Amino acid sequence: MTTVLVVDDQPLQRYGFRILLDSVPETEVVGEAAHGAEAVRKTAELRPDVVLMDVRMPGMDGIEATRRIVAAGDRSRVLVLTTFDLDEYVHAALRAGASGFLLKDVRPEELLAGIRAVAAGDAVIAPALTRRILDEFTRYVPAHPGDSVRDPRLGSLTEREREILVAIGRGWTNGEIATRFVVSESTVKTHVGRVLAKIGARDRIQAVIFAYDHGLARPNSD
Amino acid sequence: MTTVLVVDDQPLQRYGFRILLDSVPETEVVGEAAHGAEAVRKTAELRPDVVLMDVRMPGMDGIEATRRIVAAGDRSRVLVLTTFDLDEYVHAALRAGASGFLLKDVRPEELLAGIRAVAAGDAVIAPALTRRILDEFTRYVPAHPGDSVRDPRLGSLTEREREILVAIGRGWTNGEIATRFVVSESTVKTHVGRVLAKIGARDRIQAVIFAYDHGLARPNSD
DNA sequence: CGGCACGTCGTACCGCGGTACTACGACCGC
DNA sequence: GCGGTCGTAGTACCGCGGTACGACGTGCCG
Repeated sequence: MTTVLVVDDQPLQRYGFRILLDSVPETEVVGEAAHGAEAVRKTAELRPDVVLMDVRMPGMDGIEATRRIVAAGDRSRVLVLTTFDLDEYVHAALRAGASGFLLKDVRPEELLAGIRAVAAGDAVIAPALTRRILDEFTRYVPAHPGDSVRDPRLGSLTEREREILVAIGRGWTNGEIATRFVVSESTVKTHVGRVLAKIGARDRIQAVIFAYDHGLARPNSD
Repeated sequence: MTTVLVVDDQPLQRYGFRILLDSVPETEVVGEAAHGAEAVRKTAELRPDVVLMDVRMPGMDGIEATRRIVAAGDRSRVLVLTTFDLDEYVHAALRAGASGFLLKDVRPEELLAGIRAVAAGDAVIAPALTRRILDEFTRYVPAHPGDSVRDPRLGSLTEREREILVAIGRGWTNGEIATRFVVSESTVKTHVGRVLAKIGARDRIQAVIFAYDHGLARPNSD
């Protein structure tokens, strides 16, 4: 049994969701909220498995409410629903920590499937929006180290040299690398020199950039 | 009517898909392929709306085949299917240009819904995988101007210093920065020193990493 | 066996990078 | 006007990083 909190400023809309969700045995609407502030409060109070969140609401909107609910650290997952598929909403909602984003024209069974998935800790995005998410994904997310599209220069590196390159990418000095790898600094220098030559970098800074460009290092935005 | 090319090295698996897809009026299997090379050839020949692509196959795998099909520029969309949800597969498939990624334990109606969505130009990802995609999405995709959660250290930088930091992130030497900014190298050194102090970096390498971590520099994976 | 790739280590040299300190003009706000 | 910030610039110093050598042991392959 999945408990659901329905958040929407329109009573009729809430009624529709309640009828639908209570008509199947697996879900139960345990509460309703008409705006963001109420959603945050009732989520803390009722601890529903899933919060069905509308975006456009008077006062605190669904995005901000989502942010606060997620920040609160409760186990409630937020599934955002909207009538429009505006980019800003999708982005903002996902960055706010929503577990899903669906359009209100979703078919009932898909909504139920979505709620089920979100309650299970998975995530759902309306197919019409997934397209755009994917486009950005492939644009921005760095190549996985295991990807088959690799720079031939990477293949020319020996195992040890690749380790060295990763270490360089972490910003370690030759001395630090020597300590952690338990070898002499001369050895590290030799390796570094070979790495630079192979990847065509003039100094370790270029090597750091190379490492980021090729997925050997990844940004930590924390 | 959506035309589908089924690609899988196991005849029985292909048979199952054919039975399912031909049992509903909206889809029709127009061909089968047992490996990547055949998939590429038949896609060009049959021009199906959707290519149902298995990942693990002898010879050319589904990822490489996807890459070639997408590169060919035909209107065929590729929906990748796999038994395992290994990270590398998902990443590689999406980067290769796949329009979707589903697990083989998908329920028939979900597969049909997925094919429908992909044929319509949308995209689908199995909920169990969407979670991880989203996590990376929020990690890597830059925030829209407005909802950025930025490091306070960034705000402490002056405009000029931020420019300097970007230049450092590109791997430029002090001399190069001086030339491009048309100032003396001493000036650049002064700026660099201040930047390092403000962001808490011990050398320009740490600054490069900082730049990547905070979106002032971005990986170029080509 | 002989070669080769690889990883290890050393010495010597030089230049860029980073630090410390000082300094000056432009601009802004009190 | 006076203090603060900012961008500019210089000098002096030192150390890390990178290069150019040479060298040795191990393991693998033809």
